[in-house]
This record gives sequence, C-alpha cells and structure tokens, in this order.
Amino acid sequence: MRRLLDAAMKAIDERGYHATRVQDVVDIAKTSHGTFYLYFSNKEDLVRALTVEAASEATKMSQAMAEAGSAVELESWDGLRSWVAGYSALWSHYAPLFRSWTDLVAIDEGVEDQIRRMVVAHTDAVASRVAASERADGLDPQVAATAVVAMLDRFHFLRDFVGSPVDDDAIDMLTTMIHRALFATPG
Amino acid sequence: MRRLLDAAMKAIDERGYHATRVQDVVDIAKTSHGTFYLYFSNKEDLVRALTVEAASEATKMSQAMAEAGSAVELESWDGLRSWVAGYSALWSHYAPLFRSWTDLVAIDEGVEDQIRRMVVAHTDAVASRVAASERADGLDPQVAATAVVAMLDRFHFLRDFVGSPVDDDAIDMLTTMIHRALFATPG
Amino acid sequence: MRRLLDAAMKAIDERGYHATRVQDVVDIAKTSHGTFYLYFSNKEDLVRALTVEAASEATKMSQAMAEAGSAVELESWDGLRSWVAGYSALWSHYAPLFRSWTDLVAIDEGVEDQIRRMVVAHTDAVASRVAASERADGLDPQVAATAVVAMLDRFHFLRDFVGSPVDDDAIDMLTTMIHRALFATPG
Amino acid sequence: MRRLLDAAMKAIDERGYHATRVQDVVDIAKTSHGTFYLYFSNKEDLVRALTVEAASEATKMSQAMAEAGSAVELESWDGLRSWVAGYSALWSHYAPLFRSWTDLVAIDEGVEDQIRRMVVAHTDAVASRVAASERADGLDPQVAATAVVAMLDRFHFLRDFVGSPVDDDAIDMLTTMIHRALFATPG
DNA sequence: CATGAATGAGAATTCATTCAT
DNA sequence: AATGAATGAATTCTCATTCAT
Repeated sequence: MRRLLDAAMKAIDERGYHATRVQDVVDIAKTSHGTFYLYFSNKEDLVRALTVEAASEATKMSQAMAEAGSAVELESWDGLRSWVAGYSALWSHYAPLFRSWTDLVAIDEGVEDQIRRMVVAHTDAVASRVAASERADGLDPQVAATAVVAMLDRFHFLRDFVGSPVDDDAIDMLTTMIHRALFATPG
Repeated sequence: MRRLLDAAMKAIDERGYHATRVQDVVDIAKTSHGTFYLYFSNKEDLVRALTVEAASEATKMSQAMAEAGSAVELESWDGLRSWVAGYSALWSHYAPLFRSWTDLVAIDEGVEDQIRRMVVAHTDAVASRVAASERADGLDPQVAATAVVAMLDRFHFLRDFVGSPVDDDAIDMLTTMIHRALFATPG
Repeated sequence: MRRLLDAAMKAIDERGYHATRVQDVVDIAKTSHGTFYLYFSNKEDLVRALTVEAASEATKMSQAMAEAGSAVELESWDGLRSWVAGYSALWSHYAPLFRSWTDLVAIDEGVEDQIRRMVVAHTDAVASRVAASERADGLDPQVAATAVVAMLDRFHFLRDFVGSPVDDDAIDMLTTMIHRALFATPG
Repeated sequence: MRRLLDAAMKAIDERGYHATRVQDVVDIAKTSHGTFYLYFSNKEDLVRALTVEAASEATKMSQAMAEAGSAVELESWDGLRSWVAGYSALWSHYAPLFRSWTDLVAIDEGVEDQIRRMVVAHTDAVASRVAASERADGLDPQVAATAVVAMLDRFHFLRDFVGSPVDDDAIDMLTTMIHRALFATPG
C-alpha cells in the first residue's frame, strides 16, 4: 500500500494526475491491477489518500507553530523565515500534489475537502499572527494571509515551472518580501 | 469559430478542462462534431487557440505598460494599483484558463509555450521596474517579480476557490502588500 | 438499432443472456462497440428494449382476445386452441427471452416490470374468462390462470430443452388438458 | 463442505446465481477463498454438487412412488395430492436452484445432465402412471407428463415471483386441475 | 460548408483462481 | 488443513476523430 502511494506520487510527478493511468502506478509499484483495487476502490480513492496525508502534514505544521509560541515568531524575520522554510520543505515533499492541486479539487468532494483543509491550515496560521500583530494594522488578516499563502504556493510552482529550485537565497528573499508586506512601515 | 472558442471557455469554466468533452463544446456552440473538426484539428488545438489569445492579451498589457512610461508607475502606489487592477481584470476574463493552467501545461508543448509566454510577459514587466527602482535594492528583480506574479495569480485562484470575488478592497490591499514587499523600508 | 436488437436475440439464443458479451452482439450485427453504446446506454438497456417489445406483443395479444368476444372463446375447445396456438407462436418468436425470463427478472427493475407486465397480460386474460365461466366454479380464477400460464410457458421450455418442437399435435393436447383442467366435469 | 453448500444455497437465494461471487459464499460460510478451492475445483463444481443433491432427491421421490404401489395413486385425487405436495416441498427446499435452473443449464454439461436427470425423474414417474391409466386415453403419456411437470414447476415460480407462497389451498387446486387434465371425462 | 452516425483504441474495474505461509 | 494477499484475463464503457451524405 505504501508502495502504491509512493508509486502514485512518482507517476503523478512524471505525467500529471490526468495522464496517470492505473497501469502506470502499478508498473512503478511492480504490482498488478488486482492489487491496486485491493487497497483502493478506485483512482480517486488513491488521490484522496495522498491528499489526506498532505493535509495532515500541513495541519501538523501549523499546529506545531501554534503551540510553539506567540505572534513574535512571524513578526521577527527569523521566525518568519523558519515558517517559510517549513512551508517550502512541505511543498517540495508533496510537489506532485501541490503542483496540481488546482486540478485535483475537481476530482471529487473528498479530495476538495482535504485540499481546503490544507489551505485553511496555512491561512489560519498566518491570519492569527497577523491579527495579533500591532504592526500589521490596516490589513484584513484573512485577506493578507491568503495573499501570503498564494505567494508561497505559486512561487514554488513558478520556480518549478522554469526549472529553478527554491534555494536558501530564494527563501531569504521570500521571507523579506512577506515580512515587508505584512509588517513594514510604508516607506 | 468564435462561437466555438466562447463555448469552450464556458464549458471549461463549468466542468474544468479534463471533464470537458468535444460534445459539451459543440452542444454549447449549437453546432456539430464535424464543424468542430473543420476549425480545429483536435481538442488540443482548441486549447492552444485559447491560450494564444490569453497570452496575447497579457503581452499587450505589459507592452502597454512599457510604452506608457517609467519605473515610477509601479513605484507609486497608484501606478502599481492600476497594474494590479489590469492583471485582475485579465485573470477574471480568462478565469477558466488561469484557474487551471497547471493542468493545461501538460497538454502539449504548444500550450506550454503560450503559458510560459504569458508568465514571462508579466514577470519581465515587473522585473524591469524593480531593477530600475532604487528603493528595491537587495531584491533580485527576477525572483521578486516571480513572487509578485505568484501572489497575484494564486490570490485570485484562492479567492475564487473560497467563493469570494476579488473586489476593489482586495485589490487595494494586494497593491499595498506588493508595494511594501517591493519598495518599503524595512520597519 | 433493429440490427442490434435482432443480433442480441440471436446471441442470447445461442449463448444465454449471461454468457452474451457486448462483443458477441456487435459481431453478429456487424457493427462496432461504439455504435452499440450509441443506441443503448448499456447491456441492461438492450434487454429492457427487448422485453418491452415482447411485453407489448403479449399485451396486444390479450387485448385482441378481450375485444374479440366473450368467455365462450376459451370455454369452447376451438376458441381455447386458437389462444394456445397464439401463445405458442409468441413463445417461439421470442424464445430466447421466454426461455430465460426467469433470469432476466434479476437484471434490474425495468426488466422485471416488463416481464411482470407480460405475465399479468396473460394471466388476467385467462382469469377473466375463468371468472365468467359457469362451468369453472370451484376454481380461484387468478390461481387457475397462473397454473395455466405456468403450464404453457414451461411446457414450451421443456420441449425446447429436450429438443422436441411444439407442433400442432402438442398444441392439441395442451388445449385438451387445459380445457379439462378448467372446465371438465370431474369424472 | 456442508457449510459451503448451504452458504452457496443461501447466497444464490439472495442474489441469484450470476450475481453470487465466491466471496459471498465464503463470507456466509465464514471461511476463506483457499478453503473453497480445497473442496471444489471451481465455481461450477459447487453448483454441480448442489444439482446432484437436488436431482438425487427428485429421483428418490419418484422411486419411492414407484415402490409404493400402483397407478391408483395418481388416479385417485388423494394419491395425486400427496405427490403434488411432495413436489412442492422439494421445490421449496431447493427453491434457489429450481427458480433459476433455466440459467444453470447453461453453466456446463455436468450441471445440465443433473437437471435433465431431475426433469426425467419427474416426467417418467408421471408418464408411467398415465400410460397405465385407462381413463387417460387419448393423451400421449410423455407429452402429458411434461405438461404436468411444467405446470407444477412454473406455478411455483410464478407464485414466488408475485410473492404469494404455495399454500395448502393452492396445492388442492393444482391437484384438482391436474387430476381433471389427466383423468376427467370431458364435460 | 455543415452534419452526425459510426468507429475503435484505450482505460477502469471485477473476480475466479493460485500459492506461499 | 486453512488462509487471504496477489494475480491478470476478461469485460464494459467512453470519447476523440473520421467521413459519407
């Protein structure tokens, strides 16, 4: 089952979700059609399982942040950077899913729910810090958080699209831009 | 032919690209399968035509900006806002395509090229202004531009996803955040 | 469509419903899979169409009898014989369906309804004549009618099973037996 | 093995033969796929075992009748009734098989042979009594016997189909009708 | 130019059967 | 003897594309 999940990730990575056939997945997993349907009732079920996993990781990440401490974390450049780096690591790990979640939401309600859960986990985490910050006034926390998550998510996609990995320098710059966008005194 | 393009846009809007059948398109266009293949050699060809259109609009938009004047435009809040508003209008007009371009790039090289052209048009426009600005030093123009375009693009998608339209207030806030991210003096 | 219906009848005749593949039907009809699904949404739909046809014929037959006249028809040996002969002709024409309607009812509700319609058409026709007959008292018309239809239906099946066609002599004898069963003075 | 046979009967009763999966049978028997194939070489083998059982019962029934005595048995209303009641009990006990034997004969030659054996046991038993009876002249014993068995068999099916059990009254009436059909003096 | 019936390659899914444990 | 995970052949169904009218 783990083998099938990993194989699916690999296949989606290579061909994209829609071009991925059950055949491709079982070929990579070196198993048979029958085995696939032993563990998943259909192709959608497999994607659902993958998104559940990713959404759980995302939720775990923002909960960890919630427990770890105060708004200071995002308000300080270093604190913000570590969150951005965490997001980046998550994105890279689940790249095949994050890259195409736009399309995955159309699969079915179950998948859409998981993706929504993932988005909400991230935006809520940011929104609560923004709401708590004195320096971010003037910004609607939810809208600002959405903008931040949008930037992070798509930045990774675009870099991936042009073939440049998101390295430490890029994370630094993203951190700086987000930090300014949220907390900077207008110049 | 125009009827078919519009019908395709409508169908993709309603069902998403992958769930759209040639049948759906010809139904909406009130024409027949035969006619479809008279104007397009296949389904991909149709999408290619749509992306060519969107990419041309995007290019036109950034050329207009290039002709219109100096870096001041983006450096001033008002100038930046009008660009953001323009992007927003473009996104909304081609929403079905922008919403799922993640998926479209996988169709074929021709489509991917058009999308790349569109992304480059936007990032280059921003990057050149950032490069020209004295207040944006410390930022790699290309990377910063990518981040800005990422934010704009995905913000629209996310608002669309949660069902809230991008209104004037949201555009104001986006403008402010981008303005700060690019040009603000760190607080 | 007619070609497909006839082909299906032939295929069911040769292999039985459950062993009949869509492939077999389209092979006999000398057409393609695609064409099959152009006219029928699935295999069940095809059988439904066949049973609708058979049930309509059955209904037509009993209506004709109702219009033609009084109870005398069945009460007289000749009248009864002509009805038995009609039933026999119907059975032979739709042999593949009648032979296996036992199994067809399990396909879906639509098919079951048609078959019930067919059975009811026959039993009601007989029951009303029995009820009207003075010589048949002591018999519950519905139960007696069921027994008569049962005998007719299964007699054909059993003869078919052992490879002997139902000829005029057999029809004569069946007529005599039914006539006695319904109207004879106990010896 | 007994558990598997009973489970198969139950499964066929609930879903019909074709809809019954090996899975269903082993679930009901609370055993495993492996065990199933330990006792039966395949699915057909299981059905064959069931039909062998039913055919043996049928044979036993007509042998008992042969031993018990003379033609009088069927010629007397009471004697006939006890045979009809016996048939009815047999049908009810093996209802899942009798209900769908139309379908079962198509499985393989082995199954068809058993079913033929069962049919022949019944028709021969009746035919020999008819042949021996003086009052049944004019009727071909084999044909008349076939008609009687047909009526009995299908009457049960039809009653089952409309949801009315075959009770004592129905058996009385069947007996009367068969008695008249075979032995009545034409009125 | 326009039509839409016909095509068939390709994909998902099921389920009887095997076999290592 | 018993188990049940794994297998893959067989089948249904979809839909882009063609072509005779």
